[in-house]
Amino acid sequence: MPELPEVETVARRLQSRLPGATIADAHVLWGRTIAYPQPPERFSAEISGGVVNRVGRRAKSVVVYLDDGRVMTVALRMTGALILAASGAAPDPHARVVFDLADGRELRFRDARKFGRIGLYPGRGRRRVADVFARHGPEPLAPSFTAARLASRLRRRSARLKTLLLDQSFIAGVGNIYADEALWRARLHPLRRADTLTEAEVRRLHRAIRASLREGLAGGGASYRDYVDPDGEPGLAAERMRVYRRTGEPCFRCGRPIERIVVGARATHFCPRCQPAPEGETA
DNA sequence: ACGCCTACCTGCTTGC
DNA sequence: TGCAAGCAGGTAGGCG
Repeated sequence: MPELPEVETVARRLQSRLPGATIADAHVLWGRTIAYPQPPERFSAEISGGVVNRVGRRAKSVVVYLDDGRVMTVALRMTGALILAASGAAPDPHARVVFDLADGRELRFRDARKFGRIGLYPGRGRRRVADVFARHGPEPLAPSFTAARLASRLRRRSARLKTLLLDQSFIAGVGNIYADEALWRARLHPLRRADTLTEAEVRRLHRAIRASLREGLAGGGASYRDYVDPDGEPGLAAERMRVYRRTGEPCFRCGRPIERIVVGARATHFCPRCQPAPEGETA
């Protein structure tokens, strides 16, 4: 599932190939993909003629900055993918929005499960793009995301670590895969309460979050089923996971079988020896 | 603030 | 082999 490393990989690859391109037309094949503006025909009309200036990322969204200051956001959610296809490439049954570029290429938004959302916003004024991300927490790979900052945020919360790591208003970009990986690296149980962490544990968690995301990024993202980059290539990071989807397999640190529990309706993988259960928890 | 639920969706996997 | 149930999980919104 696309999380920060996957979305960042997509954004970087698009940044190397999209700036300067003119979006000649857009075909919306599944209307609900368009979050704003409505109706979708208006989106098509407004994006047409736009010229790509830069492609970046915020949280788990690909952000396309146009020359005129407007901004298109693409939230991939579960199965979304942005694919650059040559003109005349075979049609994709899961394409939800197709952007015709003036140079003949196509930028396709493919999304089997239709959870993905695309928006087109002014850079300033009403409905500006900043509002879209106003509720998101800090970017974990930004230099400003320090251990001290994480500590002060954790101190004020009593929720379980796993739940908090998935909360985009707490930290932006971490999803189920990297949450489990970060907690294993930090040797912290997913059910630990945030406000019970010692200073040393917070520092471990801070390093672990960043290391897990960086490793995912170095591998070009983790592909399990749907994730591919704009060239349709899968990433390599899934092969380096320490706990995610390794239920029953030996822990890389101590050899104990990895366990799977459900936290907040999400599959959660951890090592019962390296990540000791908090007081009062029998797991 | 927090946990828990439902809805949104489809396709792959599992079990009978 | 066929078919149905289970599962995957990011996010919004509602309730207590």
